[in-house]
Amino acid sequence: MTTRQIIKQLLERAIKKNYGKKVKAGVEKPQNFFFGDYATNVAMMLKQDPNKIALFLKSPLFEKVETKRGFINFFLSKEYLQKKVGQILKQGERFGDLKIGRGERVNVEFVSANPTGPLTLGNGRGGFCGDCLANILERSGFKVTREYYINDRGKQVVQLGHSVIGDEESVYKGNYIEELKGKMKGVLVKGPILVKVPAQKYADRVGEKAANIILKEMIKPAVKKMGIKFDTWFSEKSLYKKGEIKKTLSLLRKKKLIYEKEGAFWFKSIPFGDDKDRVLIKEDGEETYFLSDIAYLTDKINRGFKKIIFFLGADHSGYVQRIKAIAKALGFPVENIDIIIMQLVKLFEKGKEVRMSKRAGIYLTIEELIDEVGLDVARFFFLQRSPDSHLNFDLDLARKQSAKNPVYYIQYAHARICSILRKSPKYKIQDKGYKTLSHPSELNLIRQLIRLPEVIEDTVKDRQVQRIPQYALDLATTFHQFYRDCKVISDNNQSTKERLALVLAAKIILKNTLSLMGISTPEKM
RNA sequence: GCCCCUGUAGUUCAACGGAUAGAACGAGAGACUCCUAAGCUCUAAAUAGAGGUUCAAUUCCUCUCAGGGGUACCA
Repeated sequence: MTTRQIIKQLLERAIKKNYGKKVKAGVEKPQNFFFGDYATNVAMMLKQDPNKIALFLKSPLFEKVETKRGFINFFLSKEYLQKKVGQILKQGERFGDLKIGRGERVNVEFVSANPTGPLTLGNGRGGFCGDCLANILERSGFKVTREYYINDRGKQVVQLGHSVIGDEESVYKGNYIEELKGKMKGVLVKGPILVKVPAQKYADRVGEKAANIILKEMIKPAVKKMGIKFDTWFSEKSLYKKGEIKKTLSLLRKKKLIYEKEGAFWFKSIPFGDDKDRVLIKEDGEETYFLSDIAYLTDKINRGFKKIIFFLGADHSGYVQRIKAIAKALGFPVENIDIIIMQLVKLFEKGKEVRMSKRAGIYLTIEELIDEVGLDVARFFFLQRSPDSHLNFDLDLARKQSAKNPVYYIQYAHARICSILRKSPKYKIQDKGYKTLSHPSELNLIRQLIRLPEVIEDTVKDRQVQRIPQYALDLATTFHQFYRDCKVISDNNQSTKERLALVLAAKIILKNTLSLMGISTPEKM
């Protein structure tokens, strides 16, 4: 249990016992250390005298409990903090793990870029955030599947085909199209007749082939470079091959959710909260992506996921209502669907906006960015920002500032620890004692260390991943201050021993935090 | 038109309805006889505007202004 949870429990029990009221007490870390390690506003909420409530809260956990302006402020005792060092060492990389997921299966879908071109900065943003959230969920006791949905059929594939053929219906531009032309020369030379398909199917066929190449040779390597491992690459086309589309149609018919109008088949999505009904099969007989989406969500549900999370770009914000409408129609609890909209990344060059477009062939790929600034910097850069922020990205600036990226500040703390450990005499690390750890900077460091599980807990609840880099920065600052104030290796045997234990604990937490973000932990810098 | 998101130091971003609005970069100043100076310490600098709800508003509501996205028998 986290320290915060323990305090919460103490508080809630005391209130129930003395006031006969069941409350959910809010316990938070105050912005200013002056107000203690944790604080609650519960007295104000209950309109009770905080001093009176404070009297009920006697525990060896606290050095003191104060009240100020209606708040109750908790100051953790030295003994409690010292004890925590041993606990961190004992739990090692499991420290910070929570059990709130209870083994529940979660599907996290992210990136899912169309296989019509390279992954862009926007895909990178969603990719890093999705991956980080997946890490966090895993450490919170969920069983996570990372999934990439490949839209490998439909209109954009045909358009890709035209682009590779280079006819007048060509849409996509860019170097990669030229490369594809080279790679597919064999197919292109033969033309529609020799490939033995009707002319109108030819672009489709070329597009499918091109999409495969893009997926295999551009997207998958880029994803690998991003440090992401998907458990499932789910093909839209496979829904057709497996007959899932037909099944979905008959299911919807059975539920009387389909009607015909103007030669097309429509899904009645308005009753489920959508703005308008949606077309499933167009007048020309072509199935829409929306039909696939229904089959796809059905498939996810059938695979046994209890929670389904999507990371989508803001250009897909219109999807939210539709996905929820599908879930409702399928009888899946909407509250277990979580759609995180990432606002778009705007590219700036020399202070001027460059409008990115795969169609126009203007874009910056995520691979190019990683090549320029490195993976750790790229990950940290995107993870720091709230999904809601409209991100302005200036490559020149990023390049210039990458050497000063705060991620190095954090990694530097880790490298410093490793350096100390390399120089340190060998002690057997004990998991008890630590009575000499009492310098304010030592205790502050412990205070910071034990926050990790709380940060993870908050992030699981609201999916605001930017909390993690923020915490990592705070942690590194606290460590650097400790480093300034407390020399670890000294003539004092006992102090050296205990400080080494503390440093080791800090290393564990730093590493756990950085690995949540998928950022490396160098031993030397 | 309707729907979603945003507006916070010079810049890029933080802040479950809470206390003195935090960082980083940039600007200015300082400290090393000592485990890595990619570090430490200090200074200046911000909630777009107007109302409202609340004991308490950057946060919630309404309006204004300024941006981004969506609103297809495209994906």
